[in-house]
Amino acid sequence: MKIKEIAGKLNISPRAVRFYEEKGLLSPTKQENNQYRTFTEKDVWRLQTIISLREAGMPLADIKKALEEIDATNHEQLQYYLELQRTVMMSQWLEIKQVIETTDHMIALLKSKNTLPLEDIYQLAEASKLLREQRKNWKDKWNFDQQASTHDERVANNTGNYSDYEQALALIVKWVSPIPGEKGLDIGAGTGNLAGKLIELGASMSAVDQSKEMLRQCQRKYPDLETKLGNFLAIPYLGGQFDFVVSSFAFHHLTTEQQLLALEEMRRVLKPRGRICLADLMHAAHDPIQEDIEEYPVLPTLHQWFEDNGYMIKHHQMNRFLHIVYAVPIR
DNA sequence: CTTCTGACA
DNA sequence: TGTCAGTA
Repeated sequence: MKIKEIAGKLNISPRAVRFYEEKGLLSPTKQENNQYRTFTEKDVWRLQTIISLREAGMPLADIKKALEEIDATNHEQLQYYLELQRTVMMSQWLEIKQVIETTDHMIALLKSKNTLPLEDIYQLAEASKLLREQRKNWKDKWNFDQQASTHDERVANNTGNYSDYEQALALIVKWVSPIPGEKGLDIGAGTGNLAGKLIELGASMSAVDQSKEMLRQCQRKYPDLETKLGNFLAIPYLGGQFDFVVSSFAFHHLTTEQQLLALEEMRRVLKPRGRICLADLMHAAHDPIQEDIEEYPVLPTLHQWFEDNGYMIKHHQMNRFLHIVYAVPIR
């Protein structure tokens, strides 16, 4: 078929089709005599996926890569691209949600006070701007992709930051004690050691990590584990799905503001009575000097958040920095 | 009338 | 990507 036909079929302009070809996403054959392009059924399918990915917001350059993976029947890579795209959309969704909430707040303010105090407007705008920037500034500072293959080895050494690692995981499992069939989420799952233990108890686990290499290891070790690319600030799930959220040795990578955002995110994906269990390096109390040396989360700050949001806390300190916090909704 | 390439918005 | 021009 010729360009007008295929363009009409897919509801795009012939110009767009030529443009995609120019960018190397498509390579229809041309007739010898007049240079007219000829499109096959495969080209239709290819164009369709280009359009779909594009509508999902993927840049043409990335679509090109994804298409190359498909050509090489490299499904694993393709899945990676799709999941990457998914996290992008999820972040966008969160931002939109944020704006909606801000607007709602303003509406509520307007209703109750009948005026919109200028300060409140400014404050709300600033807050939402801040949130947006924090999400945007997320990056993989720690090159976990490179570390993935050696991670377990390092953890097994049971020294430094990972001392008492196994004991900490065991305590999380004990406190969470999932009922078989319960849905759990492990954020910053790494190579899945914690999620794996919970699976063994019959929980249906999902693992989120920002490193696709880590997730690859997860999948290999625990085939039943569902893995998704994502991070604390943009958990790649719709809300209200999980009975519990756990995380070990990951939370301390966040700044204080991000930690509070992350807690909000956890609560978002939890069912109404969902519980949270964190094991991480923290400061037991506010201490400006210590906090300068080790930029770990500050326990009282987390406590405060949990209290403010109606959680009951169970807490255990394993060593100088390692703390386990278990939070259950009071009602 | 259709398509093509190239230029420009 | 849309649009316009000048062709084959």
